[in-house]
Amino acid sequence: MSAVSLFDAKRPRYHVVADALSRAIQQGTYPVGTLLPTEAVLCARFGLSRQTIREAIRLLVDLGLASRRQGVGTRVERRDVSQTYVQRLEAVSDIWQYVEETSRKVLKVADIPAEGARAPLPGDGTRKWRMLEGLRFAADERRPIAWTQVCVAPEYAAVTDAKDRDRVPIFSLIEQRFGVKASRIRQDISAISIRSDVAKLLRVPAKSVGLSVVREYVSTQGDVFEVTISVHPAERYHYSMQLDLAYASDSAFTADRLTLPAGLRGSSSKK
Amino acid sequence: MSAVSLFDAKRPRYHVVADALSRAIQQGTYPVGTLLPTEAVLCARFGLSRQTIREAIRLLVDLGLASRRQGVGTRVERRDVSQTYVQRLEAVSDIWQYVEETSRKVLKVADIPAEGARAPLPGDGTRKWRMLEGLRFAADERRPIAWTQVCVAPEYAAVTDAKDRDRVPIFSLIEQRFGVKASRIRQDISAISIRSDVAKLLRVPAKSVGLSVVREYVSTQGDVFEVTISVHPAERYHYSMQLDLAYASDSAFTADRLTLPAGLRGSSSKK
DNA sequence: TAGTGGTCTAGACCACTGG
DNA sequence: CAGTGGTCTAGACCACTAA
Repeated sequence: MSAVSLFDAKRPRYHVVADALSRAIQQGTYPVGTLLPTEAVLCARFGLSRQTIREAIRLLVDLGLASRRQGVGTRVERRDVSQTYVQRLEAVSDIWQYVEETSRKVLKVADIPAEGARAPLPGDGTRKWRMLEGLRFAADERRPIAWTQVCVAPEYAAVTDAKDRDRVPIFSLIEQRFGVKASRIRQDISAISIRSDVAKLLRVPAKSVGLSVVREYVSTQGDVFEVTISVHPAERYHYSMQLDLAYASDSAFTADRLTLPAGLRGSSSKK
Repeated sequence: MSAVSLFDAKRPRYHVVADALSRAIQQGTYPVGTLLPTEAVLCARFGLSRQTIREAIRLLVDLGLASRRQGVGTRVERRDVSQTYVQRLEAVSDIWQYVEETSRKVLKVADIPAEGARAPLPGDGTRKWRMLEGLRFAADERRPIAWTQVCVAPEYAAVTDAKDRDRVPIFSLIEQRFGVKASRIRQDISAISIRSDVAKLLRVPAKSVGLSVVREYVSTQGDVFEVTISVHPAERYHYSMQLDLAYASDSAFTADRLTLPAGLRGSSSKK
């Protein structure tokens, strides 16, 4: 009877439909695991064309609330939209940019047992990791911005002989050469007092304040195949990141399809 | 002509179109920053209806290759599909958990001009931000894990009078009360030497090493409405995070070009 | 104002799933 | 087999942007 009055002029109709459906899901009208009414039914119920209904359902799918299966129907997947902040790190742009804007100088190469490193490495004493120790310089600066230690699992130690070892991130060399991809990167940041030998290389007073970043690269199989430690003088490095709200919740389906602000910058900032 | 032979029976036509367009972008036919041909032109060129063309462009947009703007056109955003590492922070679980497992004690409340704070605040001297200074304790520890300063934009200063001010993150109070949501959180982490007055409160020696975390909460409108500073004693706090490799959205489409593992996204259903 | 993308309709046929 | 979602057409009008 009042099918017309459901829609105001402002909001697209598929927004209104998606809104109604997601609210119904939220209220338990359509429990998780059940099927939503078919597109045909929804067309009739809302008095809209099929494409409009499909567009509404597409929103739900994009939000993770539902999934579609041809021949079956539209299944309710979750009851709530989880608000999630995401930090995006674009492999090609950000990581590489960092590497390209800086230069690395390797000072020492060694094979060390798992216990001998600065950061805990997986494996027992019989497993020797290839370790590269060195400094990283900003493009235009004389003083190093970081002291680094890179540890590579024995299976992939060979990549450290590559010509472009200093220009390309090690983990991407491993991917090229062995097809092992980092499906996860764990990162731990802490403040430290810089040890005297490292301080000397960084040209800062011993025991001065530094930022330590430890990264573990985890393969698709779940193995840690590379661990890196960086120590930055406090005044030469900030770690900054940006977290974007991934999903807007119920009534605001104006979710940012168009705003793709390129994610974070792991930037070095000079004083 | 060959318009017909372009499409085989198997693949949807919009896949074929998206493929052709993304290849053209990749090859530099449409450089980044320029506009793709209009939908009408593409309809004519491929001999397809507008919706089919739009569906193809939607794939490009979902992949981050292009963006659409009403009244302007479809802009090329990048040349390659990039693999992206994402850090997910679930608002409900992670942030709240942190707050629930710790307790806050406010020591000082004041209204300060933008210049008076520890971190740069938006606005001029006439804009006074509500500032709360205090300590945060782990549930079972006597010694504080952080000294914190929370600055709230004048419009929302009232939330700092709330009863549950110490149990709930301020930014979520602002959302509840004013409907202003943090659509973005900028975070800057650095190592510092702890100032003596703060050190005293944290019960560490003056000038000892600390980790400073500055967060800016940005509203949907792009305004910074809350800024927080935390100073942690180095030995009592690490910042750790996990970045997961994310795959581009439509696996059916990307699989053709990029040989990604199939069937990553969507339902977990089986045959 | 002209031209863009955004929304919407009312049809159609196909591919897939389940009984 | 009947019914589902997937693809596709040929129109239409609207909202926005730039000249």
